[in-house]
Amino acid sequence: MPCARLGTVRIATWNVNSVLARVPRLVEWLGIAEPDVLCLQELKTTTELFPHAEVEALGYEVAAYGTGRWNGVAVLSRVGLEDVRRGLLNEPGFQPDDAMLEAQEPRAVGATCGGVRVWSVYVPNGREVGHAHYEYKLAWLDALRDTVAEELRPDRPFTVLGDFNIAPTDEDVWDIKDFDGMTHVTEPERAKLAALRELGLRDVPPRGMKYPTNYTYWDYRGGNFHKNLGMRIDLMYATAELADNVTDAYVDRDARKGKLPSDHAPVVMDINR
DNA sequence: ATGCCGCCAGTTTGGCGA
Repeated sequence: MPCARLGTVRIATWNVNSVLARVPRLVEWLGIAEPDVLCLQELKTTTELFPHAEVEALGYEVAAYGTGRWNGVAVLSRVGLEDVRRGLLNEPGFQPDDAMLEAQEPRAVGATCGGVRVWSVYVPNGREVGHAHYEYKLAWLDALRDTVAEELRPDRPFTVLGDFNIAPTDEDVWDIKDFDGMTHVTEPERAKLAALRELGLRDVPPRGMKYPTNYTYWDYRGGNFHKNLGMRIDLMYATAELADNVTDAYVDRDARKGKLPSDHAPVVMDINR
């Protein structure tokens, strides 16, 4: 299908920190922002228990992929949803200390929406530098790179959005001195983002709304949101054709306010097509 | 006031998030 309609397409990403806990806010936000495509992360529920009815009532088709707990991703689209692909090429799993077998986790789902190939990704956290989860994070990002390389076609706009759990630069955290020896800011993690750019993707940086910063995540603890102690870790990577036609990109920090928010804000880009 | 952690599975407390 070519583009479903001419004009602007709005594509967004949001780590909702439990889609079931966030149903009222998700429905509210879809009505306010009216994205054509929304990538979700951290569903914390299963594919079957995703709130399909509530979202479909607003005109969205859903490709959900989750097994519960600390994973789960989805693509919502009101401009068509085709060729759904769950998981990455040669995707590694994670082996907890108390488990015998490594288990693959639902952290990536792709679909074609109105002629744009869209992936929603939830990159592993990493926990601590040197931890097995950190090595898993780096290996998972290699699989993401390989999947992107396989999927890129000259004639197809492509974008991957989600919670990358990496701050691209020192400016993307409130104070780099507080991150000495921590995950999310290390050179090996940032090199994996560079590998995506080397494939031809570009970071589409959003504008902030209240402050010069464009953070997308603020820890629930310590009043971090109110002090603007945040991080930009939810990223939008797009092919040059798309990135060149972005008319606006922003962090909807209003969605981080109020009762029972996610700890992440939605990130939005408008693309002229 | 945006207003000081929340979610899930289940040892209804503890692990995880980042």
